[in-house]
Amino acid sequence: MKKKTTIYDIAAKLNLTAATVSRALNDNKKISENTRKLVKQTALEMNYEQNTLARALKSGKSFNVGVIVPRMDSNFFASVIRGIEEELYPQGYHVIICQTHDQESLETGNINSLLNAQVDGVLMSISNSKANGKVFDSLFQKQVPLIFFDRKRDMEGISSVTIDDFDGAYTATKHLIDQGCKRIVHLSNNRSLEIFRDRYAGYKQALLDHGLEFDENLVIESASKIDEGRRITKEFLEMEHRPDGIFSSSDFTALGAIQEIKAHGLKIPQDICVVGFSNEPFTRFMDLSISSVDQSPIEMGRLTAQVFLEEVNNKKKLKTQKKIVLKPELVIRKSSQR
Amino acid sequence: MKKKTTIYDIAAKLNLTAATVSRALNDNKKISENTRKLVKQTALEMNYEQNTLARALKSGKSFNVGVIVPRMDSNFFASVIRGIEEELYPQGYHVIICQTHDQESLETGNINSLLNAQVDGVLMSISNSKANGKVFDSLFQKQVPLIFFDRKRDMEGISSVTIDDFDGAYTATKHLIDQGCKRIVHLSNNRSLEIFRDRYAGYKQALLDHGLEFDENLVIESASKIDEGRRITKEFLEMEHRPDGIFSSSDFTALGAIQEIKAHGLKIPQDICVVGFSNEPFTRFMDLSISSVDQSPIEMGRLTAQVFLEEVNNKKKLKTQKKIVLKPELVIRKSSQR
DNA sequence: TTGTACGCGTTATCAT
DNA sequence: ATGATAACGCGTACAA
Repeated sequence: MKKKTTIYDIAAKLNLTAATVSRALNDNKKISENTRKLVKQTALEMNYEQNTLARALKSGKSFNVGVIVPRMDSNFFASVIRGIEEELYPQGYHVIICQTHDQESLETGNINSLLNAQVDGVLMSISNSKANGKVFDSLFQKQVPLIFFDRKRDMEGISSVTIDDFDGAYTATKHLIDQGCKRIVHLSNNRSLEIFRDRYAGYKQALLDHGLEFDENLVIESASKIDEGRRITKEFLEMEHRPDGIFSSSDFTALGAIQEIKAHGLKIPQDICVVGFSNEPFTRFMDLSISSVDQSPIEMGRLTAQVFLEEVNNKKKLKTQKKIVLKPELVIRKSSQR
Repeated sequence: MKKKTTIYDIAAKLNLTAATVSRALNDNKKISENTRKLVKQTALEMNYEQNTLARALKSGKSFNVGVIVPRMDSNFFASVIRGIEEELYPQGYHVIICQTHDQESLETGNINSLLNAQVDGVLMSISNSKANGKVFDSLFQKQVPLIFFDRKRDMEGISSVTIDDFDGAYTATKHLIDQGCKRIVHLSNNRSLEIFRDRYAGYKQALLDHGLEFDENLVIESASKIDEGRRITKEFLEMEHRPDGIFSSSDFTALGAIQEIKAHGLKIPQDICVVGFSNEPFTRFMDLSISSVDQSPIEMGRLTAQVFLEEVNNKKKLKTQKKIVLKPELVIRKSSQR
């Protein structure tokens, strides 16, 4: 049982030709019912398994797709990937996961790497839109479908699956206003990314729509890290007019903010209300559970995969660019419920 | 720029033969320095890129390795994978990640899937050792290197990278004893897995070595989930002699235990000390930070990858089975420091 | 040092 | 309905 059995082996055994066997196995119409059954039967007996590599070489399809995320040890991305897998595995695809760790060089490197592995498509969440578009050109030229999820860049002809970040931010901010907050800080993030620009815009609009003053000084940008949340919060807690609400575009900075607020001896939600973004699991199981905006990541993954499948199966037709936008859901917990 | 350029194209352009081009590109010794440079130069100009699939078909190597984990949205596994990637990417390998979600059927399915994708090796952390070994047989027959990390099964000739779970458990339990705990509960997990058997054994030995009674009733087995931790803890909090220490083989059950203890109005660490296992990030950033045993996951990943590389490069020689055991480190935090 | 010729396992295009 | 043959792109033993 050392060598794998090929279609030649089974052809020899049946006094047939490899071509016939191939056809029978692939349910070609022009093959007799008899031989089809016979072939499939003996294929089973001989433990035949299709050589993916050979098929790939012949067809130009590798049945691998690349997924690029900033990192995968966040529940959000891990869940998106899970959704993608659920949709793709049954179709015989495999998923190659790459992480960029928010480094532009890795982003470029990963795409080239995947291209080199001859993936049939790339599903990605970009880390940085300042990156020049050259990398995407190579995907374009090779006709490799590219689909963005969550963190996209607006590109002609490229599909994407995102959530309505504006709406999520607007709802969260309005919720804070409803709780009586008058001076609401926004912990933002790299606004070269659409999602953070949109959350910023939603926050701003909610303030304006409800007669609150918008103050640029109450918006602070940082990385999505606990420590950053602490550092920033420390600053504005020492302001003259102390804020009484925080809308953070990240659960991690929200957590940092909460820690710092407590360290200052202030009460949540009595003194300050806090809402985060992403609905990471820990927001639920903290003693002081954290309100957050859920992004239905599994659904997002599934949809992304579906869009990919459509594109890859329609290659002949015109590329139908699709922009799917999901509706986020605010989950209200202790950190903002007075 | 539609078709990819092949070695034939560049051979034609230079009035050479594809074979020569192939050799030049692969730095074959028996090629003149001139043509080597010339070939490489024009290859660059013509945007040549090697067809991985063809090379794979010819050489039998796909330069893909499969990594199978129970789940990847735990920091531990995500970090191990990161370590693996750091080691493997520079060598031109890609990583295909599969999750079993602790389901045996998925474990089998994933292996077959990976085999079908013709991976050059499988690095895995098993979810369940009751599974029959048939799946592994197919790996064996196909000479595909298999390496276990963290959750292994003892198999002849198979290498593994693990931590010394006995030691970790022993140290953690001794720490609890040092804090004055007299009646220590062990929240265990599926003991068909070595790691949980070893942690159990380490706990037991620590008790015996320090003159404490070992009571089987204080050991409870459950899944690594917060809710399970709560449920179990509720039970023993109502015991006659209430325990005053908990050593949990999972950070998640430890967290559940802590929640339940607080719900009962008891104080940590005054009334009960708690130590978890894995050093998940949340153990550090909880208000009541949780003591835990660190498993240096990135290091574990790197070592696993290294062992794989050794095996795959030594195929001719005898398989040198390697069992690497890392030393865990107890991180003491508020939940157990009196 | 370079060319020739073949095989890797499939599938597609001719025939028959 | 089935067979013969070529082709996918690369690497390599053998020849020259």
